[in-house]
Amino acid sequence: MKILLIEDEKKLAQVTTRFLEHHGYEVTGAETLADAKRLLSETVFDAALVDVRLPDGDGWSIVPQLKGIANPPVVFMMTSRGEADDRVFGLELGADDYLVKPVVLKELVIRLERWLKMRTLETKKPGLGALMLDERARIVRDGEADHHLAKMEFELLSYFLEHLNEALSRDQILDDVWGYAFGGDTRTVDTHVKQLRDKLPTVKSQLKTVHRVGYRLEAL
Amino acid sequence: MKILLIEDEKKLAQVTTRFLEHHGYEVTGAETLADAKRLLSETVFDAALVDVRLPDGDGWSIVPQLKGIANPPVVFMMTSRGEADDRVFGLELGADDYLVKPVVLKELVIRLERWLKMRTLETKKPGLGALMLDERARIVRDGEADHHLAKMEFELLSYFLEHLNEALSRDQILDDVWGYAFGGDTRTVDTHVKQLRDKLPTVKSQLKTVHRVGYRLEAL
DNA sequence: TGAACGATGAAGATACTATTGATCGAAGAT
DNA sequence: ATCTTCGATCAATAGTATCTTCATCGTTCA
Repeated sequence: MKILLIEDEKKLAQVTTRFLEHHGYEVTGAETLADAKRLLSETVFDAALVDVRLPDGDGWSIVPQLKGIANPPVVFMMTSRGEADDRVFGLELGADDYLVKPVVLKELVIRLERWLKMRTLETKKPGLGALMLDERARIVRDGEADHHLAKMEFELLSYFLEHLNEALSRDQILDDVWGYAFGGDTRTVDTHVKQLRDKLPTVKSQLKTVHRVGYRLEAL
Repeated sequence: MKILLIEDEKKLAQVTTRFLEHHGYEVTGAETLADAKRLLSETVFDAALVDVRLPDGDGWSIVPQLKGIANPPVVFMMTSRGEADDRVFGLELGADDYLVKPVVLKELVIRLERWLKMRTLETKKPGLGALMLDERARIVRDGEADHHLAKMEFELLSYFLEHLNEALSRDQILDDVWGYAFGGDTRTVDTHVKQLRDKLPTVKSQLKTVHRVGYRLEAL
């Protein structure tokens, strides 16, 4: 687990680093925002500990960048400003937790471990790799081949992908894809499902019917 | 989302309750540990907010019980004792987060929302040891192997898991699983029980017949 | 021991789904 | 304006999976 520690007080940074390393983490230190940004462009971190007060700016300002990464690290803010509004602000900005200095290292590690555990759980969300959707052109690429999908086919497939691994009832599908007002037959769904299965090999193999329930698109 | 608020200061409890309800939560209040324990045996909560100082004992003491539940709620400790050791102690005991009074309600809600989101991600698979049942996907895994269950089989098993360790009569099962309107034979339950036992080793060993009463699924 | 109860397996009834082709209407081409 | 093409929907039928019942045999309890 790689951790980015953004902290300019050398003494504190050193103690923290040593403690975390003792717990099996690999810690990289940055003393300024500029340092941190450089490191972020080079390395993928699992977590970032950010001091709010830094020589070249405000710790807040780096949070959006951290959380904008494809697989964002766990972000903890650390500050001596313990005021309520600061905490709310930090959390709303996207920080995962907010520790008031003096930071108790043991507490830091406990909280960190939990968030990292959560993160690995979340991160393992699989996708349907072979399928790529182009919303604008309504074109789907399955593996090598491009396929043209009609409007409803495309929206149906989109819907299944949004609800990967969920068993979806025909009624639910009609409501969400066709719209609440649609008064038609539930068989309509069947027919469109068949279209998708016929056009896309990946759908053929991964879209299962759940008897007496509906359909489920399974991740690979 | 159901929240159990264990707090004896009436004024504080009231304000907190109102705030949470305004955010769409269903809040049940308890003023003592005894109250809380009674409520826990009746209802399944998604989260518990526990004050440490309570009239009839220490808030810590209820945490193991909370976390011992099959599908444990998110547990937040709240206390005016903000000392470092207390926080570490609370977290190590199993509390998910630890708020120091005065609690900022907005912060509470932000943190709560995150933990509840995490919980629902994790919770997809309630289970009995080797038995994992994913309600959303309608998939059952026993040990290594995935098993295909028909609709009624799945719902029956689901029902047994919700009523772990309870002896359930055939009539009760028919009413709750098949529905009030079902007019068929009680032996139908027998047959479905057999199916489950045949398909799932864990069920075979844990689903006991209670002579002259019905069936009971026993926890491992 | 016998009367009540539960387990089991097979088969019929039922409910659900896949598949095909027809119809209708909209968008675009001529 | 008319024709052509394509997509959406529906209806009919064939094909499956599931549910339920029933008859029989084994087991438990009084």
